[in-house]
Amino acid sequence: MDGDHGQEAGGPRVRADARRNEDALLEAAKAIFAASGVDAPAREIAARAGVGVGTLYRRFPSRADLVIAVFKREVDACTAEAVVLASGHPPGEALALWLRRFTRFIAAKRGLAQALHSGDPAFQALPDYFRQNFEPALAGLLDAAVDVGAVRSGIEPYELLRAIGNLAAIKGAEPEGETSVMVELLIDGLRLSAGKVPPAAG
Amino acid sequence: MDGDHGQEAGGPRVRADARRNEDALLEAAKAIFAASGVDAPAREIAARAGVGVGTLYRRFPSRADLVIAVFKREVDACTAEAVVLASGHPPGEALALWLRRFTRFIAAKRGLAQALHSGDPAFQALPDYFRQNFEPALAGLLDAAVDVGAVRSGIEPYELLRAIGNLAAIKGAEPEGETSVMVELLIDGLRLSAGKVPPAAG
DNA sequence: TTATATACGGAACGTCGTTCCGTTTAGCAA
DNA sequence: TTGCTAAACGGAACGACGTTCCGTATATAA
Repeated sequence: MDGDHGQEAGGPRVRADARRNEDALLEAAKAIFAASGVDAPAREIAARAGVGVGTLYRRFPSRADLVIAVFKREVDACTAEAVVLASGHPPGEALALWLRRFTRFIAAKRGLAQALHSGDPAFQALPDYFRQNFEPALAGLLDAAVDVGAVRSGIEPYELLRAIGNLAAIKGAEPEGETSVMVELLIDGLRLSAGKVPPAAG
Repeated sequence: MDGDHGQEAGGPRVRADARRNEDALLEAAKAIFAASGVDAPAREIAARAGVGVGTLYRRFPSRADLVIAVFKREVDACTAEAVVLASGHPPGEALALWLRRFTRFIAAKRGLAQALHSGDPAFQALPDYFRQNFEPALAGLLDAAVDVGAVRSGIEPYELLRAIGNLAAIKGAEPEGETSVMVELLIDGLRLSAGKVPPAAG
């Protein structure tokens, strides 16, 4: 998705331990950002990753670098799952499963919202990255589900993304509580099963 | 405006040096907030005020306490000036002078905007304080100017406040530059002098 | 003037971001 | 396997900062 990460082309350009550590750093940062926000101490992230702070700063010179890398990595993981789900479930089910997965993605991003709106120009590209990856991913699932008659047509992928985003981002609501109930309502509302008709036709 | 500050009623309740220091602290914080934002180091503020950090923390235990106190103090100073100007100038002139004064107030508050929108509940009362003080102050000047025919009628004080606020708060614009030019246009637009007619009638 | 509550100042402590460099090690070649 | 070298590591060290604490100074009342 990005350029090469120094693995496939030619001889080993990046040492294996370096890549392992980068991975551990991103994993640790993801967990700690979710738990304590994006301002969590650098030492804490390095410790959880099992590396020294020097390694953290060498790989991610600024806090924004790390935040952006974590964000993109999770976006990529979430969109990749759309493909997996689509190939292992009926379209309607795949769509529902992925929307729940997306809900978890949003719920884990609470700490990020503040950084996004902080005015730091380093984060300007993130909303675009968000949309350019999620919109096609959802569109694929949605189209497939519409094709087999599992959900109604006429839903704009981006509007659905925003709707769930707004539901899941409600401050103070815990991920497993009311939020997911609301999202389930939304998912149910998409369905076009026997015995259900669009509200307008009632 | 607040409760008593321990001066007028009964015997001296607060030591004179304490009040002097509080004043110096607020004055120093005002200058440093304007220059470096509301996250400026506590030591720097204390040093400029000529007191120790202990004194700063005794008087303003949290950063929000200091920010709020500075904000209210400046609001009070700006509204008080409305009265002074009204009693020393013709109504139309008093209005123009005060609007320029208000523009300077807003321009000095750039650092505050971020704190205001930080979600800290300590700042929730500030927008109300802003409006409840500025709106009557401007309304008085405006009414007087309308009465003598210096400016057109039908202007809502709060909308004018917001208009200037939006002009003066444009990021990157220096207080003495384009911003004041735009505000002057606005002030001119208010005037109802011979030879000018409202745009709609042209 | 003296007593005392009040307020002051700044050293001290812990946390954090960031840098720097001596040490370790992955990858390659012989 | 062994040695070599460049890459990468790790964590001590430094400075800035928030915050606390208490010995000292002083404003005020008697």
